[in-house]
Amino acid sequence: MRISGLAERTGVPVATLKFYLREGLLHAGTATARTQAVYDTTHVERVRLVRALTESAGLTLGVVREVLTVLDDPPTSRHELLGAAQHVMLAREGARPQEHAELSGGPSAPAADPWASRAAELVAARDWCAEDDPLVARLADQLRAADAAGIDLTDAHLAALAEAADTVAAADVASVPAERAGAVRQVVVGTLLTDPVLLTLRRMAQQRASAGVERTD
Amino acid sequence: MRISGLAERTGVPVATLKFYLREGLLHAGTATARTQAVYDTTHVERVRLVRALTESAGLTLGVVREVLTVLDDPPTSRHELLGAAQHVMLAREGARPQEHAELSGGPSAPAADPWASRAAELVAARDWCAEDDPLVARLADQLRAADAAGIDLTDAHLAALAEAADTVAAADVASVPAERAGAVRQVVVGTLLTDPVLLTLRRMAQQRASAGVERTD
DNA sequence: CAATAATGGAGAGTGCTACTCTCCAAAGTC
DNA sequence: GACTTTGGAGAGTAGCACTCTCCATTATTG
Repeated sequence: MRISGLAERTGVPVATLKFYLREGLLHAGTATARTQAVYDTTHVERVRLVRALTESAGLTLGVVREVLTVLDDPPTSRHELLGAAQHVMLAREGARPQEHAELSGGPSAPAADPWASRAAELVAARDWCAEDDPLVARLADQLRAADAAGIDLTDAHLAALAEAADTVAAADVASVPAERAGAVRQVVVGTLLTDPVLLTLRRMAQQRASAGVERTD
Repeated sequence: MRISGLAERTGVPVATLKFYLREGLLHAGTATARTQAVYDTTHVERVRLVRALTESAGLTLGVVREVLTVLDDPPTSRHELLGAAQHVMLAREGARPQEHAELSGGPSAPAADPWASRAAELVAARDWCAEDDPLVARLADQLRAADAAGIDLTDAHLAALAEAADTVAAADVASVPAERAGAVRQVVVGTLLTDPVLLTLRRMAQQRASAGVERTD
């Protein structure tokens, strides 16, 4: 198959495929001449993977490149695998917004960061990841953002989110195949692509739940 | 407070605040002269809301504007409220990728869309939203993307995601305050800002879950 | 075997988003 | 009364994801 065939099979314009080749998102085909190369099913799969990660999971091409690197050269230890998966997670939607100076000038200056400690407590209660894991800092940022927006997240509400996360994670882990390469793919790609699914299901469930609670205003 | 005070209190540059004013993301201050206006706490709150929605929830300014419109002019019926919330959800991460012609040319042309029916089945089983709800189409797109990327999502895995969604939705609905304006804010903004929290918790829970399953390769 | 089409490769240009910068005259501050 | 700040508007910038244009080969077709 030549590049036009790859374009046909994937629905991606030739110009875009050339761009992916240049950007290293797609491995080169087997050259048959100076200006000719053939592509196979591995190319079709890779293009479809790139499109799924950008269109469905909303990743930037830079992050997609990192994901592909991990898939092509799977980490040896389980720990490294999860680390890689989470590194990608952290890269989602831009890096952390470098601490903007919360100039104290208000009536009360917070002694210690209350969101950081709340995040740490939650993690400790569930015996989840390490206290110094970057995910904890991220969670603290997200809680701080919610508070800044005037949303107060009750302990019960947060606990429900944690409970749901446990349910999902158990199923995630159960779905991981035995062989290493497949495992990496399943964890990294599977998680990234089911993130939006989870959010969509949440919206659907909200409709049902709110219909059951006909409030009397 | 003048614009520089607003900038100080929110940590957002004056230039950006002026931009928000021009774009209609921030209501004008009360003018005290031709080239002077004062801002109050409602402005501080609004700026913090805009930043939370863009930085934490990852919304574009266009979508943020829609959210603000809903908050400023709350829909009267509960149904409209959820509709508005979901409209925003659908606008997340760009509109649906207009159906790219999946040129049939392969050996087998699929009779009916298997992902659409799977999505419909799931919704029907849980008695969630209507079958023709745009969310169902979105879910189908997401399932299709996962499949195209070589991820096969088992019924058990999908069921776990649905179960988690139910858990979260129940807590979401329970957290809604009685008065209308607060309810809209809680549902729309609260959901948008806890979406990333849920995904972060999922990653944390995955670490814990995988640590418990030391597999023998 | 000559006319036409497709290919790989690389540079430049496009459209969109979210700012960021520069000006300006009027208003406030020291 | 010099200096700074403000509101307002236009223009410029940076990053992202393409998309377009060229061009010297190859490949295909009549």
